[in-house]
Amino acid sequence: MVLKRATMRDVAKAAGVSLMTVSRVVNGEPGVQPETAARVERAIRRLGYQRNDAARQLRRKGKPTQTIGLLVDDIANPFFATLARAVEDAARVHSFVVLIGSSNDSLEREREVISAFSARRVDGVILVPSAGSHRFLRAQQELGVKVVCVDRPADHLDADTVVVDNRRGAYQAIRHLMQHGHRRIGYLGDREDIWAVRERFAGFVEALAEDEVTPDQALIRHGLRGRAEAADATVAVLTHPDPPTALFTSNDLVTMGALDSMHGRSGISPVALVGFDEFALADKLNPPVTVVAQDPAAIGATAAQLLFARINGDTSAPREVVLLTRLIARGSGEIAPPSALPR
Amino acid sequence: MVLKRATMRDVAKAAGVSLMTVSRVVNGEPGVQPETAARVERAIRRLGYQRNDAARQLRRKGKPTQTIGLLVDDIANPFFATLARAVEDAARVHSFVVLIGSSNDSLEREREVISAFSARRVDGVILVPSAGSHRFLRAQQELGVKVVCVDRPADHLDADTVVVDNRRGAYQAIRHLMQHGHRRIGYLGDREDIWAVRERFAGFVEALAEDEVTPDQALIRHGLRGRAEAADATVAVLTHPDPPTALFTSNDLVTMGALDSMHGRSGISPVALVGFDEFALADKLNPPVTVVAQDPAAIGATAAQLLFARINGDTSAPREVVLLTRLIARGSGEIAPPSALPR
DNA sequence: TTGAAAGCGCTAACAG
DNA sequence: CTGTTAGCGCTTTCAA
Repeated sequence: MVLKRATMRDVAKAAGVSLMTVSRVVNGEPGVQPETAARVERAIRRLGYQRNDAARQLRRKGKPTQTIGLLVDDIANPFFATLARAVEDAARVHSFVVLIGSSNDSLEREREVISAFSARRVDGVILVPSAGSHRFLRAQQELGVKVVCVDRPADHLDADTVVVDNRRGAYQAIRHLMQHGHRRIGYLGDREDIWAVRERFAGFVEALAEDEVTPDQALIRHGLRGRAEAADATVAVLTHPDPPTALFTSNDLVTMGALDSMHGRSGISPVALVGFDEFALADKLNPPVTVVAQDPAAIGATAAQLLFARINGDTSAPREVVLLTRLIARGSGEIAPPSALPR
Repeated sequence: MVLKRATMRDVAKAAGVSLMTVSRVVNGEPGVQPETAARVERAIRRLGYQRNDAARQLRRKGKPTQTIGLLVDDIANPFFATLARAVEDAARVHSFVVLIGSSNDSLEREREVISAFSARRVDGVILVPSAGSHRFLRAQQELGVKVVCVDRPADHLDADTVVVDNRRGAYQAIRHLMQHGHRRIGYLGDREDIWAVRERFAGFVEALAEDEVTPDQALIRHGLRGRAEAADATVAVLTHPDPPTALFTSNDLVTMGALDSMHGRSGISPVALVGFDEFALADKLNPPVTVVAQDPAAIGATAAQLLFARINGDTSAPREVVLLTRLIARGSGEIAPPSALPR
């Protein structure tokens, strides 16, 4: 059986006061006699009254709805899940709630979700922008919706952005491999239309170029979505007539796919490996996996900090915050090539 | 610069029609001359109009807000993240959005989040109930908010519930170890006030009892929160004068903690291990980890299905859906005890 | 310290 | 097919 929700009117009647008095009590405003307030409180409890924020919001124009949206690539991905948790924690501190959405890296889905968020009048959005123009978000910004991008900048949009030093991280990973004697290094990466992926590839190329190594196209695979594709690509690269002595994988999923293919599959001999992104149990594998780690919680917390500053009236120029990555040497990246001697 | 949001009034004026015509066009209702509709559409586009769902909701009483809440223990936990993704996907199909919250297994925090959800008039809530009475949710149910519990049932609440066969899963894990010759089996588990944890422990005891083995209290550790605590407890149990030949860990975090302690720490010799919960790369460890796997995506999808059925008017008696677990033998659970011969 | 009146943006119900 | 009226539950403003 569904009861009617009590309104302020109902509470007012029950407490024998006016609607306004109830409003004041509900919102903790001063200027209500303690005695009256107590009576109202009692009525509220008795009727199970709860403020209708939709109605409230309607009248208090310009005031925040205390709701933000978080739009990530895929909330099931531990990286984004950790980021989400950090955002949620920050939101709680400000008494905000968080609407969540996964875009699957599809601009169309992203627009749909943003639209659904906007219809609910979110005060701000933290998003992982998909590839493609985000000009459509300008309209939201002009309506006062604050936007913060994470993981990658949005094309055609002026907004606060939190990213990591992807290029430098990849560069360091490759230099690390080269210091251990590698020259033939394979690259396994996600879709090139993702900015962070491009940056990582650029770092890869840059590091090789520093020792005048030209990357061999046969050892480079772009556009890998998910573990299975990455595993297949790894096999293809490693069974090349002149195989690489080391691999660089451009994100956690690709790294895991590479591990899948090297693990137990006969005919594939393990090579040195450095992966971008930290993942659980990387230290427990055999060999333990050397990674370039980002800190998703720090990224989320930073993004939330920027967002709430904006919501609270910060109108300074958009900022780009670049967080550092950290190379964690664990073993897989320190394997020497079969012939470590210069020829 | 922040523009004023256009209202239906503004659109009506711009298109030279009445407000009602705009409303009809916005909501795709029939009975508007195509020509008129086109004029309105143009005005909408030109003014960047977007419906205010708060106002809409206010007027359309009894109709859904198309928002549901998802309250999990910790969204950063891959198990819940995967579950969340399944819920989100189902929500999208129904054109709903999802508010998210983490309770950290605290009833107080849970109440706060539920209250925040309720103020925003969610149509339903999927929650992982913390320990403690959930009688307070009755009020929400009476107001028409549909509630579905996942992972464990809520105390003092009649609601749809989706759980797995925790007891049977644990029972099978222990019988599996016993079939491989183990009699002294250690138990490492999370807080006992969590229903699923109690069930798993019950399965542990039951399996031992079947061969008249009385669990040794010295090998049992309850209340482990997180990896670090689990690792410490593992060390304590394994350094017992008469150590166990096998361990059962009652969830993924505890399993990882146990692995931490057995990995490389000198003085600790690895023993057989079966863990509850699947985790990434369990198959790549040395030895690969035998687990009792649940399917978080299936749990989330099932919960969402139940919830949307309720939202769409299903008023049948509350259901409890029990999903099956699956023992995945990978190696760590098939290690024989040092002396495999019966004495 | 309390209350009455107006109206936020929208839709239900009815009228033309 | 289109428009008018009333009012959802709340806060703002002003008056008592």
